[in-house]
Amino acid sequence: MRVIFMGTPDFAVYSLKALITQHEVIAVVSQPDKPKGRGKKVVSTPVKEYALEQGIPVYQPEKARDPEFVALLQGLQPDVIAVTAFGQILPEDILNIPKYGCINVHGSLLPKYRGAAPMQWSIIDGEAVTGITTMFMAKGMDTGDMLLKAEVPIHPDDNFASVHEKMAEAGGNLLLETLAALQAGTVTRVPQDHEAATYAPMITKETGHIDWSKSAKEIINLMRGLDPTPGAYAMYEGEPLKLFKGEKANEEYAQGKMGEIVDVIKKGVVVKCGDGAVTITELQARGKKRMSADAYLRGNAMNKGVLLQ
RNA sequence: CGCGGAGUGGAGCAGUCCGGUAGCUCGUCGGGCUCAUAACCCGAAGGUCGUCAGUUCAAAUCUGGCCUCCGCAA
Repeated sequence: MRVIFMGTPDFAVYSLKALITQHEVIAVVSQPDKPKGRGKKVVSTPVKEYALEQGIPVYQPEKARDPEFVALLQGLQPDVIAVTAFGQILPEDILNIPKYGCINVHGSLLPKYRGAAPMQWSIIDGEAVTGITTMFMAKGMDTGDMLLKAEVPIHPDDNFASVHEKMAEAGGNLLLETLAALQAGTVTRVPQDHEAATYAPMITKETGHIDWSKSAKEIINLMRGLDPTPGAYAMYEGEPLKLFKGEKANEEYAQGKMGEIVDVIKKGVVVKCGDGAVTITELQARGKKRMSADAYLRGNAMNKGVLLQ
């Protein structure tokens, strides 16, 4: 099929890679280049990079609803527009262009976790299974009729990075299946149960701020869901300290305030929380590299009684 | 020119301001003690101090350039 692909981050590259194996990708649309990182260098989006490598024309409209851009897409006469993590709301004008419609690859089993950060929140909530849903795009946020789903398990030792990778790949595969089924006319559109919808809002810095009154499990899940970016953190002596991995402490540590370092052992730093304590085993201090707590403690002292906030 | 931190034996750090042949905690290897051990004791190996150039009798330490890594902010 003649496909226009819209996507921006790494996650979307997998979809594009899959597409070009079986379809004619006539254009790629990605977010505009923006100054990023240290030194404010202007960086292309991963999708743009890859598309250019493949010799596919790339468009980067500031606003997708710009009439000129809409007209441009119309002129390309796509059979379908595939959208994976594009980052902009598409106007109805665009949704109506392709013969087969606009297909979105979403990182959750809809109607759960609609929104910007479904994978992170699935992990943070301690879900054992997540998945990809393909759907026809509709006006609302992730509210369109569903086509296919693929489940992806979340293992206890998964973090955002590992889930992200599994999901990105699953997303590419499911997109291909969806397009094939669409072309063959073998799919039925399934409306979402809007009553059952839940939302996965954008992750902010504050999302990662650990609330030590929560249970060890909840705190560990937060660390997993935000590993490696942006990372869960707590303030330690006025400085942010990112915490990436931990495990529930064996002992109860009945005494101590929430967030207090109740013990420093070889394995890591034991912090009192809502139900016992969490042993932090991997962390990163400001300006330092990420490392095991064991290594960090070798050259940096952390004392009992200090409060993490 | 966005702000800032850092590159020192395998790991994490000190030493740099006040130049003078490298130290701590741990790991590794060998030996000892022990019922045993991630514990303890004794010993050993292992470093062009990111890189290039400069100043100097002498540079990890001072000066300049370059490379790499990281935090913040976007």
